[in-house]
Amino acid sequence: MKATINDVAKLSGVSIKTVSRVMNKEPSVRQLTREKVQAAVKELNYQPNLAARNLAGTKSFTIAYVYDNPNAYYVIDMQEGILSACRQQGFELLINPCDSQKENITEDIIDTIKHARVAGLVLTPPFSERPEFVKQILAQDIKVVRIMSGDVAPDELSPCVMVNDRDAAQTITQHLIDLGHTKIGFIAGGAAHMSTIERYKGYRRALKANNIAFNHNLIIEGEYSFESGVNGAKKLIAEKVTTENRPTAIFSCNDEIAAGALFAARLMNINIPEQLAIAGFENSPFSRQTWPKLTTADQPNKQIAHDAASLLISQIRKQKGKSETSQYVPQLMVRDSTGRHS
Amino acid sequence: MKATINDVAKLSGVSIKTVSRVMNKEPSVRQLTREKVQAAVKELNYQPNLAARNLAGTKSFTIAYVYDNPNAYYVIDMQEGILSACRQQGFELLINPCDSQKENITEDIIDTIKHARVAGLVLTPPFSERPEFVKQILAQDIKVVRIMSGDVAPDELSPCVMVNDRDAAQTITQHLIDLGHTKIGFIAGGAAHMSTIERYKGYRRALKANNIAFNHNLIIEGEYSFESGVNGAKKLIAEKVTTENRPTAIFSCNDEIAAGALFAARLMNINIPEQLAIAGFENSPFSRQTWPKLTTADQPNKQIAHDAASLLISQIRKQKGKSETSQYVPQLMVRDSTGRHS
DNA sequence: TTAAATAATGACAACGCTGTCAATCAGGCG
DNA sequence: CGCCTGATTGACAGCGTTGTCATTATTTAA
Repeated sequence: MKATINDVAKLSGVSIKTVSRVMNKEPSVRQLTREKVQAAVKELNYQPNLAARNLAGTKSFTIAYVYDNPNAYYVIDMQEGILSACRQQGFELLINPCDSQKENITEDIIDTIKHARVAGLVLTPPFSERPEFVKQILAQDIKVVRIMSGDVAPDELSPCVMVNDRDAAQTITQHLIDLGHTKIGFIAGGAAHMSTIERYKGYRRALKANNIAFNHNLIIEGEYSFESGVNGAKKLIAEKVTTENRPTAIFSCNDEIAAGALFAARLMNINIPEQLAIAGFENSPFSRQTWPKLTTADQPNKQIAHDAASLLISQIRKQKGKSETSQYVPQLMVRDSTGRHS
Repeated sequence: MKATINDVAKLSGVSIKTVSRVMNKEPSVRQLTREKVQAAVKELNYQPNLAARNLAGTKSFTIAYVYDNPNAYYVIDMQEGILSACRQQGFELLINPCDSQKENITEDIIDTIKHARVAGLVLTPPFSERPEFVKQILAQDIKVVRIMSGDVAPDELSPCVMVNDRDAAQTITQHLIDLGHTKIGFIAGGAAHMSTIERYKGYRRALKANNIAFNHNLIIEGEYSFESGVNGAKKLIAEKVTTENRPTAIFSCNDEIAAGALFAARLMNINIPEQLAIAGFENSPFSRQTWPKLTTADQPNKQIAHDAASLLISQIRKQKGKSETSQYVPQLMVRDSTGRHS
């Protein structure tokens, strides 16, 4: 029924050890032998038994995805991207949702991954943005790949997959400027998030590139939530700024905030996009489910995750061939929530 | 460092086989012995090696979650619920996202779970609603637990965790009736989904219970999408019905449809809830991120999933003690999108 | 051409657990 | 008190791989 390494060995006329060598892409196997074995593997549709591998070997074929993120669409995409890389490479995936705020969370995680003999971790924010955490993981001789916001890796701790929020934010802001807006509000996400900082930098850059004076009254500190968008937009429109300085556009740090801003505008009888343009960030499903639909920036999370996991696995396999860091720039998606400023 | 069964055996002064018996809750171990072993297990913080278990034993300690669902929040909740049950019981979880429409999907899935030596499957719609599929899985001697819509299991194939959408839909409709509405539109989800059928039944029941005549012009066939909600609401308001018969309330089969209906109402300058009450179903996060926020029905997906997985595991362990089927009724959550009909 | 060096291969013992079956123990009965 | 019965327990052989190290080809250098 299910072929074992023994069957392959017999069929190809070599020892099981040699088959093992071929399966693990070890050197020191003659090309001819390798081909014979591969043919047998194919014929028998042989796949190594993971349990046996884990038991016998010192190597591990498991990686983990440790996350704490309220955005289910993000998590699912990440997970599926990682999963596809794992399947491709014959790895197993351990899913580890957890509470990043919990006391001793680092120890808990180390416990879990030690017990499951995990060889590496894919980390997304907030974990990827905690150098101390990463160091502690690395100290356990566990490989790490981080997905984070920025253009270049902030340090040499691990390979990174960078998401260039700054450039994307600059592009969005430029889009608003191109539409004629000059008074552009900015509602930030949590200040602790790199993504917020990067998006803010992109916003500032776009202003500068267009010689638009920066006005700190147009900046609202917030967090990544609908509620925060509601409050931020209210402040921006009603409180903080005089009527003549009132923004004609708002760049929200993500779609959820933008949806909140939309909500607030509705409450105040402000028409979108005629009286106020609103842009989000993330291209989450509900950016298409607001009225009007949100202009936003799209990032290919599944592919990012697939990349990160592949990178991690090649680290584990010590195939240093692959380039160590890649970068993605989210793409502007123009929809109905932004419009020309009259 | 990591304790093995041998360490436990030595410490408690019994053979490793006896330790194994205790770990597997087998009978034929004297109470005193059992306690000695358990003490040693605790002291050494011993956890059996899963790889070795899988290799040596005929039993499997892996279950799988096979899904195809565009609703990430649903999937994440399910997954986390299943995961928590697995951790509790020392099981591993294999995540298997897939395309339920693909040709030969059943064979693909069987391949996957055979190779991973999966002992059981947690199934959600659409898979849980395909008796033929379930039969083919069961024919492989793989246990199944289904999560599905309804009040009682539709057959004896497997234990089920039922979600009583009918009663919940009746409650929502009753809520609308209590607010004074009598012309209540219904926008269906995909007709192939049990949940749609059940929610429709609940709607009809509520009408009947209140002696409100059923008007088929108020029923729109649709699917579970924002787009469908937009179109459905448009039809309901503008096309299908004369002005005097125009609905004053709409029950949408889920929140996404309701959000679409909200959107359409905006387009047509209809005020919510003054001129039109709209209710959704699911309590998805964006039901709190529309304007106004949606009245909906909430179901504890994480707990449902935890239950289902526990049930599955006890099936696998042949602990027939547990009750075979449980039922959950989603709870009405009143928010701003429904209001009194003047 | 031959010895030495190197590459390729194989034999065999783990890995940590469970299944089988034999051995031991406790208690009941004649 | 000895024997029988069933409940407990243990010895031992795998499970399907990989690591180690010995063995056998093959190549290189002299």
